[in-house]
Amino acid sequence: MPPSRRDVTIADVARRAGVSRAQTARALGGYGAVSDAVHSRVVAAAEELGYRANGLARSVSTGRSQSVGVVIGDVENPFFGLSMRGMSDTFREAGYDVLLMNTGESAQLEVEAIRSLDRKRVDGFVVAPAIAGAWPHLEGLAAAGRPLVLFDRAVPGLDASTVLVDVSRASQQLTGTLVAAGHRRLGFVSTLRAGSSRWSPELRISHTPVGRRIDGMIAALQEAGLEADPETIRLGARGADDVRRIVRDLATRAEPVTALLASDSLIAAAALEELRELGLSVPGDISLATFDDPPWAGLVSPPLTVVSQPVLDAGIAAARLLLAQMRGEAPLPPPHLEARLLERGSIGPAPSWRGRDRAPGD
Amino acid sequence: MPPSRRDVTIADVARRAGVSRAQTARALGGYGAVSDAVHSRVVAAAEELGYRANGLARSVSTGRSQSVGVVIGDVENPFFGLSMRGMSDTFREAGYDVLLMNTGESAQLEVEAIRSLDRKRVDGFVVAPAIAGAWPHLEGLAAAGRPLVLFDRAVPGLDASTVLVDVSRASQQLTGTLVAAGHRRLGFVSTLRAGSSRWSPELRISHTPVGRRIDGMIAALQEAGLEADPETIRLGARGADDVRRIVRDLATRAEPVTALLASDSLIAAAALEELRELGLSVPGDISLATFDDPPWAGLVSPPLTVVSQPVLDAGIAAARLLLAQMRGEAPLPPPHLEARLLERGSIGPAPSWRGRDRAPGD
DNA sequence: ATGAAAGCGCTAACAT
DNA sequence: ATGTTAGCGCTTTCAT
Repeated sequence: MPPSRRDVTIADVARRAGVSRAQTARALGGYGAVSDAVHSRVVAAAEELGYRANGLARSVSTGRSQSVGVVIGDVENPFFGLSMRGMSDTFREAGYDVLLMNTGESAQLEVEAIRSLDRKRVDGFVVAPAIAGAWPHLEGLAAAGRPLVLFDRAVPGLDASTVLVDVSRASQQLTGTLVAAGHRRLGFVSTLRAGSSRWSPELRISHTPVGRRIDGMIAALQEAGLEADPETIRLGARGADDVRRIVRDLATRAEPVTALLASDSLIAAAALEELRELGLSVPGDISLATFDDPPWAGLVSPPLTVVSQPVLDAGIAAARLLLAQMRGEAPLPPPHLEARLLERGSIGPAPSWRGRDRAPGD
Repeated sequence: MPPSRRDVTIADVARRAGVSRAQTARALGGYGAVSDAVHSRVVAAAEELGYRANGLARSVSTGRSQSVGVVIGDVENPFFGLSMRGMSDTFREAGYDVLLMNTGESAQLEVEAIRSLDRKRVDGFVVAPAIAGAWPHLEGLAAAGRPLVLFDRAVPGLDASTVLVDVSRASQQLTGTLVAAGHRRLGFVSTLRAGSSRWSPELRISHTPVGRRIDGMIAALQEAGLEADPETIRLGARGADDVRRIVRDLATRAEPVTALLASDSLIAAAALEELRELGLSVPGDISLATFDDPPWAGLVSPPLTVVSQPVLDAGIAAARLLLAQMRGEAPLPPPHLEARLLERGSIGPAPSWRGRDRAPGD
């Protein structure tokens, strides 16, 4: 089968059309100047031969791959799913394809993913860094001048445009509401990997949304003259079962938390499930709120109070920022995306009768 | 800035290491035979120069891109989100990156996506065809001998391995349960595009899971001596608002349906929301069930009866089938993935007092 | 084990 | 407008 194995190349088309390879490339590639006559001859020849352009070869020549790399922690998470849609659609409209790298929030996989993308000469990167602490791989990208947009998580000291949803106000409202309702022991559950399963100030994660949420929580407590217990602020949960284990601990320890904040909707679902299994009523025995507002949040009982984020817009914004960079345009100003608190029914007054069996310290 | 703009190439490394380009390529690429001495000299030189391999150039040479294309309808849908994770992880472990194409269930975008992937010389395709009816683009791929796995939706007459979850038994159980509970008018809502918003046998979609679910429903009705009303079997819903509109129509028409089947979890969420807004109680006024079992299905009230599918496994299986094809191995047997019915609380007896204002025809 | 040289399929610079 | 000739950065014979 002679005409089967090898690809039909521009040279083949050129021969058939009776013009030079260069002219054929111009006709097919839609660049340069080419007469109508030649154009149609070439197109016809290409058609007859079943020519398929080789984008890789083109990229080697031009130095542009028309692909971007998107590195995220978990496609399964609705937060990333929805933002991926925003990015993917925006990039496609601009003529770029998306190489999706799912790291499972693993630092090592993230490093490898970026290396692989760089080898494939993607024209730009969108990265939601999994790790909080050290980012030589990202600094390397920036230093090499590669277009880079940070998504959902900032990297301090790195000069890269970043798309962040501003949750400070909503977050503060949320904790304010909780404190006003009498809650004194708040729990927080997140998947963020920061080297420890318990929060502490030394982790220096204030630049991440998760960190900010925690800071907001602590601040609200302090305003009320209260102190946060790091033991109840949990990081690095892996998967639903781990979340449930953590929730169980927080809700049944000697001094159980009276309110629980889930850092994303997957966590909230697992938490709700575990609380049910423990026989705890929400918000009677324990209050629950979550960041992110999936379609089902209002449908569970009780309907979940959430901090709703413009996730789709965030994805679109990230793509736009990167496109501007890749085009060498002036860096777009980071969008202002603000989260808002949606009070539904999962927050109630703190149960005063629980964990009151010891003398208050102050 | 002389050393800045142009990439460091193998030639540069070769010069520095004092060996030929060929040998350098071998040392760096890990193929061929190369002495330890040369190897370390080359690696050192590469390190010093900050050499980054150019995967595109390599691909042009080898004819393999180490990338696969995945074409799906909607990343936002948890079904695809979870299966994407399975695919993505499996491909990564095998050394392949994933180009993700989100078509928004548009036929045209699907065709373009596949063309774009083919230009980029992906080594294989996983496609969840958006359209039901004609597949020249897929037949073209198969005819050209390109590795192809169909995901979640089959294409009749196409010789390509296909990953399908077998829902027949669960589906039959489901409709059996409904009929036994006295339901006579069943509604079905799906996003499948088949050229019409109402189902009819001429659509010939029995090869798709959606089609099979519908067929199962009709069969169960027939067994009970009943006939399905095509007016209540809706296809091509676009987005939550459209779903709600359809649900409203089905639930409030002259002869309202007494049970509703949602073809995925996103549809179920929108339906539940609409039913609530209509003031209809589930399952008191209307029963509801859905395909797919997202983490929240058991948490809404009432807990949703679902047909649960092994989605992650389906993704993994698709990747494995494609890997085997790409390696030129014997085609793997398609996996047997079976859905199961999880009865929770959203199905109840048909309300006998509604829509009974006319004389029964038989 | 190593090197010279040809080749992958395309674009780009320079002619004419 | 068209053709010629060099590239792009890598792999792959084929010698030695």
